[in-house]
Amino acid sequence: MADLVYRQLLGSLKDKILAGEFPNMKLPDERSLSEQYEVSRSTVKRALSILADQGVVFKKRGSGTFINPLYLKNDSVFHYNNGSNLGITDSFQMNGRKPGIKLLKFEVVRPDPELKRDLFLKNDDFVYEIKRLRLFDDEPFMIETGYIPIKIVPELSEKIVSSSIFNYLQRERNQAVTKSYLTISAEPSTDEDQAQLGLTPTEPVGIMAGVFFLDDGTPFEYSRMRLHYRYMKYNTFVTLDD
Amino acid sequence: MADLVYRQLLGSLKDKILAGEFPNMKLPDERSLSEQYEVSRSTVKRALSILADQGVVFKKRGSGTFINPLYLKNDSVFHYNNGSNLGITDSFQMNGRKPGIKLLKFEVVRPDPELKRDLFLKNDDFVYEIKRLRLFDDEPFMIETGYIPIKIVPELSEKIVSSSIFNYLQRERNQAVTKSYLTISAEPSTDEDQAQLGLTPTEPVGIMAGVFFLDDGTPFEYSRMRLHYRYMKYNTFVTLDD
DNA sequence: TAGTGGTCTAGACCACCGA
DNA sequence: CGGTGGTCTAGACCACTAG
Repeated sequence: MADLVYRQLLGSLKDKILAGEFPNMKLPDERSLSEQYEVSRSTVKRALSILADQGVVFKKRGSGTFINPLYLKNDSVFHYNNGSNLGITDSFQMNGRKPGIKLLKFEVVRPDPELKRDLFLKNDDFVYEIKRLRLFDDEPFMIETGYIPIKIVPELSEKIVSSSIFNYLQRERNQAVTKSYLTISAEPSTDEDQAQLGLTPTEPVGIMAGVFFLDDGTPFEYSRMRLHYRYMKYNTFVTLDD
Repeated sequence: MADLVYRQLLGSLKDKILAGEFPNMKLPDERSLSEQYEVSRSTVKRALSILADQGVVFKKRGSGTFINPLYLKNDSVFHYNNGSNLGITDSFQMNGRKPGIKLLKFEVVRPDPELKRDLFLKNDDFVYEIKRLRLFDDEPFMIETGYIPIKIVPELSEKIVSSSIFNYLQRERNQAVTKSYLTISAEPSTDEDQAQLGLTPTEPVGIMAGVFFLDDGTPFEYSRMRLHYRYMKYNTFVTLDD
């Protein structure tokens, strides 16, 4: 995975940037990098484009490629680890707190039409419905309801489901969950939210809902997360042209 | 801008997807598209990659390229127009509603240390503080407080500020705002939120705060937006590997 | 004008999927 | 096995920036 040429270059450049090896905030030009690393310019462009998408650098035609000074400050609660991304909880900043899971529900159900479409299911496919309360140091912060096609992981058990499913997949099947399409919103808290997450009636929940995909593109899980509002902080770098 | 080959292809494919011209949720393979559109496969890959980055499609090696069903039911309020992105309001879905602005405050103030850092200001730089209520068809949906260095647009006036600043920049100076770092969160509504946005005490606001950059990378504005919670729906497609 | 990033082509080879 | 997307190369030409 990481032996791909553009990945190596990506990593090398990121390391050098973080190590402060470009004190003038400017990277070498693409043709020089192509020579230095002995790769084609296209591959250099690929690596640089990814860095630009990540907001690490920005490119100015006719001038060069520059480091984005703002890249350093990152206080997002929802973030991504490099490489070994295992499990949703790993996508949340933990600050040394111990993540926990309390299983609320574990059933096999028939998916409704919408879910069927979202997960590309056939007529007679069934899904697990998994409802879990997630905690940091015994403090609940999220109610998560997930739907996973049984045909993808027919061996799922209460035991597996009581810890990280993503971890399990990575460990046992060497399949990583690497993509997700999420909708972020907020709502007033329901009675259940208030009870489970320790909220007052005026305190809201943040909502993140959407589909997680396996590395190969297979839609793997539809998940609906209701977060204690103080735990929902999502950072995003956006480029506003298509 | 839009006469680039990969942009045309991108637009064409997006149109066809939205028009439902791929009822089996599968696009033609890359080599076929390359022939049909008489462009190289690399260009096809480029267009498809962008679609994949946007979460419109996902690709499965060995199988094909498939349409993301969640994209078709895209009801995001915050989204981006192709090409002519002008102004924040243009980034919100309007559905034929007329956007309006009510100016609440327009001052020149001394930035606090944090703001100074976020906008890369020097010690004696001042900023405009612009507080505006934004409406759809006379219905308020967002309280926006923005901070803009006076040195960037010393000619700012109440008149300009009462409509779209981004529009003004584009029109008068041909400078586009194309990038932003935003943090998305939620909070209980304050008394002011409730009064201005017509919320009950149990209804929250969505918060989007961060920096907007000019095309050349100059940090242009720090903005804090408090949205009526029903208007905050943010779609995001994430890849969890670096 | 020289240097930079942007676009595009043509083609090679690899890795994965499903019949 | 044939078909698919993934990676990479080599090189051409364009568009913008700066001195």
